Amino acid sequence: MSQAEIRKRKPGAGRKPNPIPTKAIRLPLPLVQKLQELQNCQKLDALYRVDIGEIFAGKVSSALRSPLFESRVQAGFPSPADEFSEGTLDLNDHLIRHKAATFFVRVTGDSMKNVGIFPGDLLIVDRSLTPTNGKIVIAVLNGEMTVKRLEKEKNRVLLCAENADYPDIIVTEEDSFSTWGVVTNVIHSLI
Amino acid sequence: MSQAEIRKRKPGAGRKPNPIPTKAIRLPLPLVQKLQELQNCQKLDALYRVDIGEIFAGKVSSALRSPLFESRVQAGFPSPADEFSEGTLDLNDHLIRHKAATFFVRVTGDSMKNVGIFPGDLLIVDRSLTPTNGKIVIAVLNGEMTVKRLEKEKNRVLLCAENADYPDIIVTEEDSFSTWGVVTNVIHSLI
DNA sequence: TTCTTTTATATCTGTACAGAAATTACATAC
DNA sequence: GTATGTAATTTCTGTACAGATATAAAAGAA
Repeated sequence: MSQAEIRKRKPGAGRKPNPIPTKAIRLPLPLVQKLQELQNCQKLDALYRVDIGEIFAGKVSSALRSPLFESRVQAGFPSPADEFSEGTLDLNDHLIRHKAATFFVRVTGDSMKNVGIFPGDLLIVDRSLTPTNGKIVIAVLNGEMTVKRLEKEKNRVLLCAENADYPDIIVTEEDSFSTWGVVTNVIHSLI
Repeated sequence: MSQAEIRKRKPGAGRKPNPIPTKAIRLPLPLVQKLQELQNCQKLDALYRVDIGEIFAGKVSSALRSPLFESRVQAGFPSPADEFSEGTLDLNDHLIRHKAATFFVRVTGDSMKNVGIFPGDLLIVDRSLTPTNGKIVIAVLNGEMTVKRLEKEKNRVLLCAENADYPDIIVTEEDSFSTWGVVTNVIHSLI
């Protein structure tokens, strides 16, 4: 065998570069452990690719109750507002069923405007609910976090937008896909 | 100098161990950059003290407001990381500015669906805000309570629906008319 | 004395590097 | 032909380690 043959016999061989490069850094041990747990769940990449906005944790406390008018306000033609039974309502109690499993996400994009989810809205997400067919879920598809309606067909899974301008997404075997929780409420600011 | 003296002349000297040990790990570069930004803001430790991992995993930490980092949240540049570092969100605090002046009402009818107000939604209404032009208000017209957009023209007042199927209402001199407050938020349930 | 500088430790920390993993080409068997 | 195994090649990745940093004792200065 000639020198040249020995030197370059398999051009193009070799491990392919990672799509996302990595870097070794030193971090506090507790944080390292948490990050590694997320890595095990394949949820780490969603951390830095959030197209959805910031994530909050919910603190449930301060029994601040405001009056609730149980009678309904007509958004249609006005009708006699007869019975108003006054009560009080704590928003935390009312909106958060599973305190330990609930988190908040802020929305960007208008792909769900038909169900009343607009950019800037705050979503209340319950992780303890099972993402059944038709539910609005927080999904992580190939590292991208989005809010979509989950459609489970017999052979495939769809992530459907609620806006004609956006196509439905078909989840294939090759995709990395998981759900983070079911959206229970949308808080939309009008100010 | 004797061997023993050379070997141990300053017992107790040496750098003290870190209160929180660290570990070198390899992470995706974009995440590394995000973490380093937080580190520059001295907000990194808040990440794991607040159980941020659980937040990402979808759980809510129960109000871990340590006075330590509340003092650190001093006047800096406002950034999403601020909300991060607290890691908690109280819906009452977040949604109710004037506690004594706020009440809730529930919606029927879909005349306001274009602004994301659907039947069954819960409205948060602040009575202390002045119902200026263009605001969504709770209005009482001839004893009937409705939610509409307020349009003040020079000679007349309109109550406008946000749905093409509904006509605008012109408030005349003969009508008994008052507003009860300005709608600040809509809470829309998806379950 | 008291303060400052030097020296000896002890631990921390960024990163270079050895070995692991991934990928292609080639050889061999059937 | 094609399936399987082996070698070559390239990049990735955990971690060991050299140098940086922090600390306390000892020495020196005032």
